Amino acid sequence: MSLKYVILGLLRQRPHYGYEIKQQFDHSLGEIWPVSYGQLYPTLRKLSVSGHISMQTVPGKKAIDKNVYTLTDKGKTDFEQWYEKGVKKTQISIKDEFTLFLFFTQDSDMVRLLPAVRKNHDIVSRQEAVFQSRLEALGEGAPFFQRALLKKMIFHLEAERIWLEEIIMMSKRPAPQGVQRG
Amino acid sequence: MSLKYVILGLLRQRPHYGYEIKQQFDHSLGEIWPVSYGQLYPTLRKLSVSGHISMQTVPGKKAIDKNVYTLTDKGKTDFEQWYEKGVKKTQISIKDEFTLFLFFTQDSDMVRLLPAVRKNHDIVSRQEAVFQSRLEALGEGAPFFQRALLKKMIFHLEAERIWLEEIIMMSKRPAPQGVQRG
DNA sequence: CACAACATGTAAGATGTTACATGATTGA
DNA sequence: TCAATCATGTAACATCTTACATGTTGTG
Repeated sequence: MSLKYVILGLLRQRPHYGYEIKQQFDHSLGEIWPVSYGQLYPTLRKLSVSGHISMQTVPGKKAIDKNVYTLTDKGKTDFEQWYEKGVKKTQISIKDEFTLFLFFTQDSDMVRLLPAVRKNHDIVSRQEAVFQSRLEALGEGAPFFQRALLKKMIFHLEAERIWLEEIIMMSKRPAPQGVQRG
Repeated sequence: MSLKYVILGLLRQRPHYGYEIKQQFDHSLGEIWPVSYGQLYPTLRKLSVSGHISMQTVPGKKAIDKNVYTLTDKGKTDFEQWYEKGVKKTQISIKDEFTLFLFFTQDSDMVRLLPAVRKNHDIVSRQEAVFQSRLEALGEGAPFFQRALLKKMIFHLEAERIWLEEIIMMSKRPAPQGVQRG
């Protein structure tokens, strides 16, 4: 359960309320790690019960009160132990419907792939451009991780884009490596 | 639920038993889409109950009988509708503990990252080489999707490797873009 | 004799999505 | 007035992992 550490990590900076955690998320890690309220609120509850965070209710801007969560000593220790332990693994997961679709497409059927490939190519290209301009917009003083996260996204989007371009090439001619018999 | 379509798609070729489906998986899609028995068997059961597949028991090589599953008309139709509908999306997910670790690493702390970065770099490089040689080992007659899946893995592993190399570079000098004040 | 391969499965829990429910306030 | 933003949550379901349980056969 790493959502736990995401939350503890955010709360290390300062107390946050739920809605705000989601905002923070969506604007930083969120591109990479989407979180829904349906997951966030129950997790905050659990971390409260386990004593990793404590809750104070303060009036919200509108009607409903905010529940502000503060990191406790226990939470702090837990986070730091997680962080100290280090040796984290990257794992690239390429598990999507398109890949599955591709897996079940026969050579003779390759043309049917093209509309989906083109559509995905558009989406990926546009996303890549967005991240690229965000990277360029970063000042020199921008924190290391911000730059690094954007780069990571850009590199993988680029990989995906180039791959899709290759699929288009491959689907135009039957034998990918040139020379054909006959 | 796409494990459903993975199974239906495999059974289109010929009947399979559970253990065999897992084998097939591990040797093709498996690099990309790991499946555990804990997920596979219950899903086969569900698809039997819903009438997408039917089960016949045949003696196994050793002691326990095999349960061979065959695609029914319903299953076939369902798969084909899924396939016809097309417009599948790629989605790259970059949600791993290392990235989270990075997210919580301060600029001043960057050096602490290096051992993990190097370790991951080794792993990723080695994986990349394995897939590369598998790609080269493919004959010219190899099906389109096999080549494409391997390429996809290779491209993303390469993206990851280059990214890790950049992290190493970035962590050696504070300002990434050259000119420093002072 | 121990261990890998063959072959089935269950149970518990972690993780994540989607839709629903509530209700005030602000701005177009 | 209508949609968006603020702010909380629940419930149902889907997905996936891990550990356990069972038992034979072949191989070193």
